[in-house]
Amino acid sequence: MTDLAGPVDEAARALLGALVVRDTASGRRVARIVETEAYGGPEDRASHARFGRTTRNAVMYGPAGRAYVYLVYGLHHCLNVVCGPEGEASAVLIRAVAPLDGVAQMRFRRGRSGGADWRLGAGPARACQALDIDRTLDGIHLLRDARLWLAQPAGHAALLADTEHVVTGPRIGVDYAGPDWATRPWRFGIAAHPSLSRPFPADP
DNA sequence: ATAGGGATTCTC
DNA sequence: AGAATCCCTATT
Repeated sequence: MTDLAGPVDEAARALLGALVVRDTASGRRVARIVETEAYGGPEDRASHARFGRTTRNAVMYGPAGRAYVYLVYGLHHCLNVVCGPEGEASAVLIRAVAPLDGVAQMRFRRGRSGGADWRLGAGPARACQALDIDRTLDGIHLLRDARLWLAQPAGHAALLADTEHVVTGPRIGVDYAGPDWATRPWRFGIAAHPSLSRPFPADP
């Protein structure tokens, strides 16, 4: 698996193209990570760690490779991959995934508006909805747990195809963090991918 | 445009 | 203690 212990922005870039596998009683779902955002420690005014260690964000301070799952706006879940060395807070938010397998189950959980399969995981909360992720998975080992784990596409040395390249932009929804942190280009995506949550500035 | 919804953190 | 805030989505 990709090295997650280094700088969080590098980890966020490196996770693009990796697979998320979710096993439940109703079967297996697989999706490919196509968009991420890096979040740092207390110095990062956009991060959940900006107020230091709390009961909610404690897992961010743990070893790399754990899941940090939280509830946002009272109704949506977001999945993060904890990064960096143990004792330092950082995590990569999974902002969008492209469904690969188990799509029928993802569709079943959707609202009645329907939509193309590509959009089922387009957005941090939709990714969790598609993969049936909630806070019961907070803190699990994403390389060992039987319910949810990260994997590489079989038979691919590189996570990205030759035709794919990475675009960057400012993180979404973090204006409160002040200009320095709000504009930092810590959002990463596979350029022009149909499952992106929304366009990148450089990728119109 | 805005309702929807609840935990978390801040401010007395 | 009460109030404000929040890495969003679906619907109007």
